[in-house]
Amino acid sequence: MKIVVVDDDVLVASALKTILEAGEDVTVAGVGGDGSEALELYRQYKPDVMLMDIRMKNMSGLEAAQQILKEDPEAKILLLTTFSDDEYIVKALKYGVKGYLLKQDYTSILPALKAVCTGQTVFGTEITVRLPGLIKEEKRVDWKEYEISEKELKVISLVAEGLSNKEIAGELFLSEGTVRNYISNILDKTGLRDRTQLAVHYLNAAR
Amino acid sequence: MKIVVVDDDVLVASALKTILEAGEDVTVAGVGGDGSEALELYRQYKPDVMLMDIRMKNMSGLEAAQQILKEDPEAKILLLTTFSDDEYIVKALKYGVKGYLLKQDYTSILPALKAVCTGQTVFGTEITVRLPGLIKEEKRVDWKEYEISEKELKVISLVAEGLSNKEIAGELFLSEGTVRNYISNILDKTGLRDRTQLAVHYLNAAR
DNA sequence: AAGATAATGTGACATTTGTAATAAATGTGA
DNA sequence: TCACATTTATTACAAATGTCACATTATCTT
Repeated sequence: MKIVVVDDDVLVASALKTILEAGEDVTVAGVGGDGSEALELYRQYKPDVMLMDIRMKNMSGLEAAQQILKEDPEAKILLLTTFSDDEYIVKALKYGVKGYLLKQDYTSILPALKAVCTGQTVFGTEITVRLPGLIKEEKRVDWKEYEISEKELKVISLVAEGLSNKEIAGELFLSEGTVRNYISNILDKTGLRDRTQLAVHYLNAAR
Repeated sequence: MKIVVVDDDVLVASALKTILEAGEDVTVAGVGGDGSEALELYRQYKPDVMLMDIRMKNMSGLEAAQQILKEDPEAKILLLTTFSDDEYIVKALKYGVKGYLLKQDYTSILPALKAVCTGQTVFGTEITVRLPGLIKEEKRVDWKEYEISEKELKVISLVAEGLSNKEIAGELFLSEGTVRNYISNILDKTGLRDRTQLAVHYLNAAR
């Protein structure tokens, strides 16, 4: 497993290198000190995982991550931070970062790294606690008057996000035909005429 | 590391057991087949990590997780699923589940397990892709940004009332084809794909 | 296990919608 | 008037949508 470590603080960076290389099957291919170096190192080594501090002078780890992911959406980037800031977490998630850990517990970095390497996403304990607060509340509309099932409601909400039948099918693991049937039923029940009216109705009801 | 595995499907459950025990330092203390068993097994063994299918007859994995976490908020529960449903992910997160994986890639279960064991949270690839969509975000559509004429705006607002092309044509004394052209242009300018997306954007922007 | 019930899927079909190329009508300024 | 842009219309076409009747599959009940 080829790793590149990037940290502002030279001490931390080399400490990380040492810790990581203690793990079997781990090679630290490069060590950098700021965002732009990160970019270069990534291009040069194409590491399996990029371990990067988020707060760095010059170019921040977040920006560097954004850059790298733009060049290579498959890049696996694990961000390290000393404190957990919602703003950062959200951005990092949107960019497609594969993990977000607190620097505190060094022992948990290695397992996290391996999990990330298999394509999974890992969040540190403190980060996880914050996650639920960041989640959108599902818009609940009272369709009680009609008898709308949970699944139908789900379909409606996806229609109201502008998804096509095919996309909804993919999202819910149904066939496109089934989605059409669902919508047809819903329209029948609600007396609406097409998906656009459904979306409008749904969004207007959610106020 | 002491694990309890719970899966509806006996074959899968034993397969998991085998896979896990191949890992060093892993003991599968118990194997169960549904939610209520999960609860008992957890009480009995207090495993380091609980690996549980989400879709099971009788009591679902999600419910079981909720129960267990109510009794022991420190419980580390890793849910397995064959499909990823936003609804479930959100709920699982709120309950405090420590991970959410797809059954597909068995090889990645072990690393995930270890990461969870250190207190981190792990999401499978497919799940991660869905996460950003679940995050709260500010909606902003700036119609000024595109050069939308008065007439076009009128068309948009009618679309957002759920009118068909024919109806809009009648309303604005245009031919149906012209309305279609209008909408086609608008979609082109805005980068949207169809009238439903247009309606959704319009309504969301009006907040 | 058998039957009922619900959920999901299929295929055929008509309709609506979106795209594109092109043209007629309209207005506007030099 | 001419040239030019704008608005509106027409046509043909491809794609998505909605409806319906009917299989197929799961799930629950008994």
